[in-house]
Amino acid sequence: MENTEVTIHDIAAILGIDSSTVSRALNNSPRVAEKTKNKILEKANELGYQRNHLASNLRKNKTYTLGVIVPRISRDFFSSTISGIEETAFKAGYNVIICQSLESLEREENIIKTLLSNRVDGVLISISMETTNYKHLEGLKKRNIPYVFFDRHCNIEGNSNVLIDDFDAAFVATEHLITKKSEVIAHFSGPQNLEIYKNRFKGYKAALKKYNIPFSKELVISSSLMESDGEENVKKLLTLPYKLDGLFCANDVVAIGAIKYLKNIKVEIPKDIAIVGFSNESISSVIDPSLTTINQPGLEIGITATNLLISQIDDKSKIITNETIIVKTNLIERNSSLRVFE
Amino acid sequence: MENTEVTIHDIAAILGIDSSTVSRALNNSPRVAEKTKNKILEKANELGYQRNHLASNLRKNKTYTLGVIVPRISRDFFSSTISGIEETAFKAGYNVIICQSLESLEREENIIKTLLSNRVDGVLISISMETTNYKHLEGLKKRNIPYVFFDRHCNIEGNSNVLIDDFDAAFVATEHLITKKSEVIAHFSGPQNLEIYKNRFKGYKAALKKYNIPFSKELVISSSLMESDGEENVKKLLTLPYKLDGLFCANDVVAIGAIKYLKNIKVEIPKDIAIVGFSNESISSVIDPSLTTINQPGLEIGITATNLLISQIDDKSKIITNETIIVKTNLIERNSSLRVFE
DNA sequence: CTGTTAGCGCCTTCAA
DNA sequence: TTGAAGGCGCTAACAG
Repeated sequence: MENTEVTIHDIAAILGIDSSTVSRALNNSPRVAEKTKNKILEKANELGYQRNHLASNLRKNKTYTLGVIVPRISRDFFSSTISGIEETAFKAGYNVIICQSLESLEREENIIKTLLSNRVDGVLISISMETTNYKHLEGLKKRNIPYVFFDRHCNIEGNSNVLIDDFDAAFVATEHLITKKSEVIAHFSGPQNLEIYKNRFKGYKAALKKYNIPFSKELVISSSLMESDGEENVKKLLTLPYKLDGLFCANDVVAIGAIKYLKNIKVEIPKDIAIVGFSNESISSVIDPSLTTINQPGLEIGITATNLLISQIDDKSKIITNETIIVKTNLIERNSSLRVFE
Repeated sequence: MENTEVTIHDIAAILGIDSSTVSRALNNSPRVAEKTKNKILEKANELGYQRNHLASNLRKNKTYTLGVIVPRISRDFFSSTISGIEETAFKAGYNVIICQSLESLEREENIIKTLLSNRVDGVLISISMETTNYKHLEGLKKRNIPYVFFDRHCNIEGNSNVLIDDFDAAFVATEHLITKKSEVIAHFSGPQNLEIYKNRFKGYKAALKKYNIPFSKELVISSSLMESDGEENVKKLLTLPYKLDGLFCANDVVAIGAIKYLKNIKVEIPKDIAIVGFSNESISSVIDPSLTTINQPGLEIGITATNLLISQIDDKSKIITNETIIVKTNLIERNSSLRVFE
């Protein structure tokens, strides 16, 4: 009762032919007579045969499995991305092992080892907050296993990336505030070892510069992307001797924390708040109708990254082509009737 | 350069011993001399050996892989659950193959086949909206592969489930509205072939009954859980000759759609809206401060379900024990200052 | 078109 | 304590 799995040998024995013929038939090889093929498929179906991928993959030295590493699955952006990854991979006949680094470099290193042991054919990765060295990725490179960064990437040569244009998105967001007659605009930033937050910061500064608005270091508050940071950041902000009229928040979770706290203490939302980081338009729009957001298309990023990775797996010569695909974002403006900080 | 993976044979050859000894050492068998074991481990480390799980699993007829089937990964509740599943599985040395049925029975059937081919050791499943027969699960049963339902289960004997108490949650939510002096309470329901929505509906009716409030069929509107349904439902509701003063919505996505639309047409939110289905407290609270929600602890459900499944894998005799674990929910009441429908 | 043979890398008896 | 041998289920030469 335990090990009653049907094998090609069972089918072969019943039909009085060789297992290799059965194998060929099941792989739809042209080198089998149509008649025997039908006979085999029929019998396989009858017996409920299911190919043992373990064995097949071992033999072919390919697993049809992709590794995916994200900081945290339950983050809205990443869950959208994973959704796209899973769907695209599934269609192409790949499975996906999803792992969360939980923002820990150590975990990220262990995950890479696990993925290596599982002989994944490729890896999609969005690095953790702690990741500043990339030694653990060398194992992949050495083994010629392609990997593609999405969103949180490393700014080093020879990698493939699927990103949004963080600089531009931040620039547009900040400019939007400025054209709404905001002059004192705070920026809730993210960890500066992550390129995306560096670039969002740069975009913010560039927009200020364009409109000759002085940049104040104190108005930039970094954090570790927790919701509680939103509250903390607002508290800090309120102690400063500025008359704020705008806020550009580079991360959705922090933004949620901030808005929640603002509502709580009955300080109304600024003239306008621009936020980069909301991937799920449907939720962000409902959170506050006065919110202007940058829509980060998680699904599309997932799909694009997966297709790129699979193309590299299929044709390893593409790995060396260090390619960066930029997925479009768009700024979604909403009615901004609410006032703030004044 | 291609296939440079280090194998136990490589290690054995270098050390002039047999591969079986190496295997034993790497599996920390007591049947190897401490001295040789150290020598082997050292060399393995030096060469960057990574066990080939494919081969190992093929031999052991175990994959250390769990299959997970959810309707849609990007749904907040499911992404939280997956987060818990992944974490628990990872700790126990299991990988997870995550698949989305996208609410399609046909896809669900195909997924089961894929999981069988991948020889998963167990399956966690939350069924699709279309799933009314369970033939496809018989493949698992026949093969003695344990499976655990979470949230969306089947009301049939001999299964293991990890659920919330939907009846009770709905009862409490409706009662909450009633004690807030609501009498005409609408109910946005879900597909009635899913037990959870049946039970939420029952809970709603039971609460009305307890307080001698007449039940009106027209006030119950079912849907297919899309955000657009929220809008549609509200439209339908507004054509009815009732003076509504409460709404119990059994699904978060529908609720979001409803609230969005209400805000849009400037019809204010009811005295209070109770929603069952928000797993992510942090988002739901920020969506509208007047919202009362039932917190569905996705993370905990994921952890609990995974632990249960693994215990069944480790001890197959537990499979027959048809066990249902109820994870606690809690009603989160918020300041309900807003008015509505009046 | 089909069968024979030989592994993929690992683990597990069985002997020594 | 170690080695030898065989096989998990499948596939890919190579013959025939």
